[in-house]
Amino acid sequence: MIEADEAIRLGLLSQAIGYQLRRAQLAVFEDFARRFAALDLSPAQFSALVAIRENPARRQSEIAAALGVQGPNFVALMDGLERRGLAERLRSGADRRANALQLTPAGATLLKRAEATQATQEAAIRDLIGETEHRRLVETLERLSQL
Amino acid sequence: MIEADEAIRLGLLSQAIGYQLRRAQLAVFEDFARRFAALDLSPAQFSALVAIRENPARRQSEIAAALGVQGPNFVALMDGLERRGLAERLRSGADRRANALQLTPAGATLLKRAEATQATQEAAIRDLIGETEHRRLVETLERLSQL
DNA sequence: TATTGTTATACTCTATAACTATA
DNA sequence: TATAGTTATAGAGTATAACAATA
Repeated sequence: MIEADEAIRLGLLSQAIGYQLRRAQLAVFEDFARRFAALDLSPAQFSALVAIRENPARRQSEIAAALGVQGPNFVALMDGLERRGLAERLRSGADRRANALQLTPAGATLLKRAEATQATQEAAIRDLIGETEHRRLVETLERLSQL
Repeated sequence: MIEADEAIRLGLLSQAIGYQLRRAQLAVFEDFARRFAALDLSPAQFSALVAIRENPARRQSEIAAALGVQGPNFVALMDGLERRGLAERLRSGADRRANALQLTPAGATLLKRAEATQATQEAAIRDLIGETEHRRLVETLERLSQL
């Protein structure tokens, strides 16, 4: 079979935000995985490290909710970060049911490297779509999240 | 505890395309699920129905690849559509290993209803971000998929 | 030999119910 | 009685290896 196959047509899918959003997110996450392979960090772990550093001593449930992660799933995520010595749970003094989260020095160091890696992805995206469109895209995606 | 808690800060995540893309995709897919609950169609099933109708008698593997679905996973998807009588696999005459996919009349009818539902989501998105930005967003997401 | 579709399987993500320890 | 975190578990979604039928 040496037929030159015609391209598959996607019809209205090509104009559908939901479909294009899924494809783009897949591509960006695959690119993320390639760049973060050496650091061995998933997107969820990276975002958790950032949120913990930006919000020192806040309750675990608050961080999880802000990231859109269910409580029980965030427990497993924190277990992994703690096992690797990147973050820790301190029993809160004010409310002894609660965990106050913080980065370890090792976690803070790794996060700095991770942010440098993330910046290279952001730069690659800026190269692809342009500075202006990058800013506009962030704004538009934030508004879409309110749907 | 009646303290007015400060908002969690996301730091650089708020400007990160990968993060915002994930949050937006989640929101749009949840909205999709609400709208499509009555039709009992997942985004993957909807996109498969569209692709099958737009590309009659094409091989299963071509459709799957175009949608970014692995072969074995598309088998399960087609099993579901076939069990519900929405699409069928015909053994291809030219190559008897291959399946030529097509919608059943019931599948074509359901797809029309599904497209009307999808159009309401697209309209809701246009209301949220505007007509111009909608067009621009589709273009930008397509380019991001090439990353 | 190579390819199409399939089976079996495993791994990740995500979601929910029920438990514990504190409040 | 209610809340924070946890455990156990189940369901999607996605990935790979190996196989049967056909080329």
